[in-house]
Amino acid sequence: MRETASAAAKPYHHGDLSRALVQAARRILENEGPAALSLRAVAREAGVSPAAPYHHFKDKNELLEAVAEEGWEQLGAEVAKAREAAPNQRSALSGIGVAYVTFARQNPALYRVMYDGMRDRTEFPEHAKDASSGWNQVECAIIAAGGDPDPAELQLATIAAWCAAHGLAEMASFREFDALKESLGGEEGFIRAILDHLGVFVRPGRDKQPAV
Amino acid sequence: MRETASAAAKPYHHGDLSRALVQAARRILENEGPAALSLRAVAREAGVSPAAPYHHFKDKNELLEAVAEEGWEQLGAEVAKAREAAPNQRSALSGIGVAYVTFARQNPALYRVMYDGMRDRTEFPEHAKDASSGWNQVECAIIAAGGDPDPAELQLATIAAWCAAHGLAEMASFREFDALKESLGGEEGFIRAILDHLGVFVRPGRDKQPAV
DNA sequence: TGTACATCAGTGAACGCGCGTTCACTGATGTAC
DNA sequence: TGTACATCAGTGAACGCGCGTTCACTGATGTAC
Repeated sequence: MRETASAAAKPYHHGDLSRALVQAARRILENEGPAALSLRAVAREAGVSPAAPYHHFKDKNELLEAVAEEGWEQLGAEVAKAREAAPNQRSALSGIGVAYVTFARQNPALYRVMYDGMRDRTEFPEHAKDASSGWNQVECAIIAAGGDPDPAELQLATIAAWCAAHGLAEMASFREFDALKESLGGEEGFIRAILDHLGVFVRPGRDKQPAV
Repeated sequence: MRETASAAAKPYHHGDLSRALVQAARRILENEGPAALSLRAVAREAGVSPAAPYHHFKDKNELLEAVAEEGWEQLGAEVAKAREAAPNQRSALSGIGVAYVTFARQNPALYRVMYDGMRDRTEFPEHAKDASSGWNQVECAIIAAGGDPDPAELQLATIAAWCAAHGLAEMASFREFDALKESLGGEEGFIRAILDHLGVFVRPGRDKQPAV
């Protein structure tokens, strides 16, 4: 029951409390879920008094936003990794979709905080405009896949892809689908099959044929 | 500042408090949003003491479930209406999709309560198994559209359709899409375009062609 | 038809709780001279 | 190199709040005889 060495050596000033708070928040999310994520709990988890966070964040909401933003950054990084790993530009979109849904499935509580932040807004969050954002990368991948869409088509295709991935991220957890997953070669096969079915990822250019 | 006639005539026993509480909850959701939905607030809104709900619901969660269930029933009814209004079975799926997303867009706080209830579960809720449930109706519509899918294909197509609709329901609120909506003939045109792009609703049988 | 009594569906006061936030404070750090 | 002092980043106690839930109660209702 002794203190750990690091706790014993704990200095009065933390040094990087801002970052530590975000990490503490993520630990709570992972271990106890979104309902347990109070400012006080985060301070407790970080080993600091309940007032300390106020030197780094205006209020609870600002801390939550920082947590969400880190989540979006990480998602963007996962998407980038998937893009780079894709054997060709046509399959890049498919890989992005799988990476997106996999991230959401592996960090369900964090994903919920990320999306709760969006549900309260009518404006797209700032980070979505970064070049490294998931949103931007989907747009780039659609362009690279060669559909040569005009701006409206591009936006529509991006929204559609995003809807498919987000919808699946929130639907993939049900046990009723276990047998189907099994038959499709596991979680990833399942994700891929649904996204393929929804078409956006594998056939980005299909709307370019003249209608009728 | 007098009491209304109905309040003056208010009897000691309510008569149908169970239903009244659910309606009160929905009023709160509509006017103040999901964050304001406490048991006490519901009792207050229904004009009853904070202890009264406990004669009808085991705890807060049971009341919330009742609210969500009413939402799912109403969604099922909207979907049924859309199915009946469809000129033919091929377009029925398209109509269902629009009805689903429109319902979610018109009852955003209720939709959130409905889905929050699902996010906490790994089993599909009971009501989804009812014949009148939205889920079941999507399955029926896919079958009726003539794809003649085997059970696995049917489940996959239903999940895909559901993901598309749910994803869009949560994405359609951003102002950044206003210009695109305008160009597509308003909210409904936008919904239809995204769902069309995702393919499930307009071309349910497309996977039946032999591959390669 | 009347009456005794069980049951049902309310009341309102109280419980403890954890929360977000504020406050006066203090220890540590950095900088000007 | 030392020293005075401003600033930064913590502490811990306290604030009021609304919450979910429980409790002993009481008024209204329904039923057996």
